[in-house]
Amino acid sequence: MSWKSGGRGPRGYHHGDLREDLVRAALELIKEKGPGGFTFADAARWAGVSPAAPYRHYRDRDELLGDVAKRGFGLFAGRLREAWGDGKPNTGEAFRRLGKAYLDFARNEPSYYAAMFESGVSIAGDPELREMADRSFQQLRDAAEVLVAKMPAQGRPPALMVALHIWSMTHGIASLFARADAARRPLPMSAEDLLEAQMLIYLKGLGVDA
Amino acid sequence: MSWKSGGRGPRGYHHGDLREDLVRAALELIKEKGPGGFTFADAARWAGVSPAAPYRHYRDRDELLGDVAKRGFGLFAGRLREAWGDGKPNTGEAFRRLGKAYLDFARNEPSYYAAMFESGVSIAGDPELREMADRSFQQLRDAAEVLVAKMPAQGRPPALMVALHIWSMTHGIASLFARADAARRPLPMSAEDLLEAQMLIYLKGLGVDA
DNA sequence: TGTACATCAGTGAACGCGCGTTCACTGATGTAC
DNA sequence: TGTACATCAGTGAACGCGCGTTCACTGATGTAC
Repeated sequence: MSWKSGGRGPRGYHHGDLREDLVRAALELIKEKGPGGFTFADAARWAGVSPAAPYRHYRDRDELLGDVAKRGFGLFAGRLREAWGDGKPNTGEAFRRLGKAYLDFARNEPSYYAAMFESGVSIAGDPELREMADRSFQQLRDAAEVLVAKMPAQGRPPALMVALHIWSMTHGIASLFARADAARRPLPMSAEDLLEAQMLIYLKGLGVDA
Repeated sequence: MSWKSGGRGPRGYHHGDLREDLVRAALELIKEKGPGGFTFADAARWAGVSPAAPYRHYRDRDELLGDVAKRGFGLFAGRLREAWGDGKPNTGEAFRRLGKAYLDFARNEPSYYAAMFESGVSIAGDPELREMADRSFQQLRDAAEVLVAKMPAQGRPPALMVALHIWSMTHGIASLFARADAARRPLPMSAEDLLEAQMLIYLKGLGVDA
């Protein structure tokens, strides 16, 4: 119930920052009813604007959703980079932070997460979106590179594969157990503990001790 | 474009098996436009029946979707059980089949998969649905139990945790790389190979050789 | 075997509603001179 | 500093459409006797 986020007083004919507010509206509405659970008109209403206004900024609902996903990937990449912290003070610790950041993102930014991974937006269809998504993955890839470099030279696994493994185990736990909506499965431990144990076993299997 | 699946000739006043046909309709429509991408009326139209007819079988669209998810979990549990094959001829081989069955299901039954994991149906809300979902997981749990029993008695990990690890890594790969729709991420190898490598590393980390 | 009746599973017409989208418009803002 | 004009970002009314849902109905099937 906000047609002026923050209540900056009655607005005039122009909204000022409708594009941003439509994104906020989408995030709020996704949180309430899932991606796909709101309409273009809903977003306009949420922003306190006529149903024709959003057309000045987005071609249609999908474009709005795509923008949300794009921003989500940007935010996500930043969070991962920050968590990785250049691999300091040691690789194991940095990996723990990286995993935690992934789970935190799924939990605390469910709307972005849904737009990014569960809204049906086609990453392949939008080059800009794809680039933002790749940037997130690049963060995992960098971490894997550092990890692999620490291993004895003989029998090093490809860093790309390791990155994909880390991604999929983290994504699996996030999607099943760290989501914020009704589809979350019950779990007899914290998602963080489950992930950390899995990561340790995996790293042990690789032959590195974290 | 089928109002009589299989073309069994013109039907009379009664449809015969509308409930089944509505499920078929839902599967078809989910495949085309995603869960959430079709309406109750669409399903009726697909089944060649008046828009009021579905109400004889389902309270609303959500109940139909829930039924699809329920059937999906039943089918899924069967596929996993079959793949596991009582752990024969050896645990490693059976695990490989189990993983492959999971990925195959995601790929070949995208509609069921979407209804089960990405439609927003609340498993907690429907006891029957929950029981079917639990049955699928039980299959993974049984497999983990066998695996753990093969390990030396000292320092055995909890079978439940191992089952959850297997589930999340498989689910992560399935959701990211083995899906059949536009949200699939590109992968420079087969999802099966990626999973098998990960499984081997994980098992090595546990201290069992498959 | 026939008949009466109950039940089931459909029909089709109707309704109110909200959505997506277009349109000519208009108020506010920026810019040239 | 003032004025004329172009551009931008909104309005609000309108439209056709399809959805969800209800309703009295009716054809088909099953069952009691």
